[in-house]
Amino acid sequence: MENFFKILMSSPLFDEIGENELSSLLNCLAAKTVKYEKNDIILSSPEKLRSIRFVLTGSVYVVQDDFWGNRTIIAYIPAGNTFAEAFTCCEDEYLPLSAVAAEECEIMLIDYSRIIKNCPSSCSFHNTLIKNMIKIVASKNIMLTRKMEHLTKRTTREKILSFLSFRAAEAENTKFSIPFDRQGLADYLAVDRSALSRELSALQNEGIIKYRKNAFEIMSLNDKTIR
Amino acid sequence: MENFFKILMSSPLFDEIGENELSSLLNCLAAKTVKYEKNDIILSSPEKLRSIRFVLTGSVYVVQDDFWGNRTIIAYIPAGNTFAEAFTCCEDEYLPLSAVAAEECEIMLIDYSRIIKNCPSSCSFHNTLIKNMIKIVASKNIMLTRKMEHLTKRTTREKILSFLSFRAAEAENTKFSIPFDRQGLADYLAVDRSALSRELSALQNEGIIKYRKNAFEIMSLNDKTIR
DNA sequence: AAAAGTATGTTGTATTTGCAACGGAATGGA
DNA sequence: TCCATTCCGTTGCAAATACAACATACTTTT
Repeated sequence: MENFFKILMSSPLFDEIGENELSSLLNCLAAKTVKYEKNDIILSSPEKLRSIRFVLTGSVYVVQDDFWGNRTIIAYIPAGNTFAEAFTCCEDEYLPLSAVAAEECEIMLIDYSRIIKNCPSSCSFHNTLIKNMIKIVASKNIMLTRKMEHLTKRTTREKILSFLSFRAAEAENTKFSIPFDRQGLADYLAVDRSALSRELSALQNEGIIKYRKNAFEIMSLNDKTIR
Repeated sequence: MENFFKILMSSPLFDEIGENELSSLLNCLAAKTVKYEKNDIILSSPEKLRSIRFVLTGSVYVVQDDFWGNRTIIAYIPAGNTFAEAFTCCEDEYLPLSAVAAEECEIMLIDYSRIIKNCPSSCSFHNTLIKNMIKIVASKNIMLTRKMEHLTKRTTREKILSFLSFRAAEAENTKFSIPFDRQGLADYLAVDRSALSRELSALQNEGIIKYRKNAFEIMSLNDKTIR
């Protein structure tokens, strides 16, 4: 476990928790780790959850497959972050999502009841941990809201520009990369892949954006581009 | 404040908190109430928040207006529920949303720092309150995920059926009502109002649904209707 | 009860989308 | 290096959508 200290310490879940304390805390939480290969299914719906998942190495997609086989990527979870907390916190809810390994990865499971119960040995970090949990769930909430901002745009073009300009703002640079391949981006924006490609080409022809693989650049920001 | 005890007691925020304790707790939280008329703007983006909002009477829409004036309804908040918690929990985030009164309503403001700080007079309910906060934020998270399930459908018809069948499942009845007028539903599903009307008519003509105003009934559930 | 205002339904049309199919480029083994 | 896969861009076309404009129904006010 010690080799993961760095990633654990930098994570929002263990914010304001010292390195010395982390070891005993992890012990108290009875955390386990599991390894997955690329495209392995980590969670599949419907499933009832008792543990939150922490990505130690690699990365994970949270996806939603519907009745007709359309896949939507709900979120991309890089190392150092948690996923499936919301469904763990609301014990009675069933998971309507799946999680798949975006690449080879190691996932740590932390029993939720151990987080929220002030443990008998009264290690004082539970309070901090709980506050961190709130922050994490709240920011995930905000992330979902942001994604909705893209999804509610009426045309593919608007969705693309909404997404790209958000990424640019996040990167504080007109040049940036995205964590999706074309199919992934199409899934994320809930549009057809070929329609996405068509629109990306059009945008490039019109000189609004440039791209090569996953590297993008926004050339001009006019009325239609500003969020 | 006493006249609101019933609605407060039934709310998830004060779950597992007794009526006797509620009074002193509210005192400790320094809650204030504000009144609004229908269509009044309760919160407008961008704004930085320090208090969570609790709907005592009436109801509220959380909406998102974009650059081009398209409005999307993110959520409908009936009395007894809170809103804008996520943006309050993540202090550093600016609110990219607005809230408007769906009808005449009274809103209680609760300072977030008073919720999470164990108060000097050490009233023992903060822990319960904090756990309730997590649950609330987590379930809002799930609600957003559900909404996304509707939004990611490719056609208006699929969006409508996804939404209606979810409502039916929730009501445990093929007959149910919805908390939106037509424009509201269109905003919620991020489609054009006339396209929505057209598709609703078509669905009714095909005998798949029946509706009159906000009262709906799902007649037949075939492949295309099951979620 | 009339008038004004709002909500809902209807329809025509230009645009956009989803879908299917294909070819070429890039990638990853063997 | 060759082969097999996967990824990406392109295009034609049928279908769905947004938009605008108008008609009708329903509410509210006076």
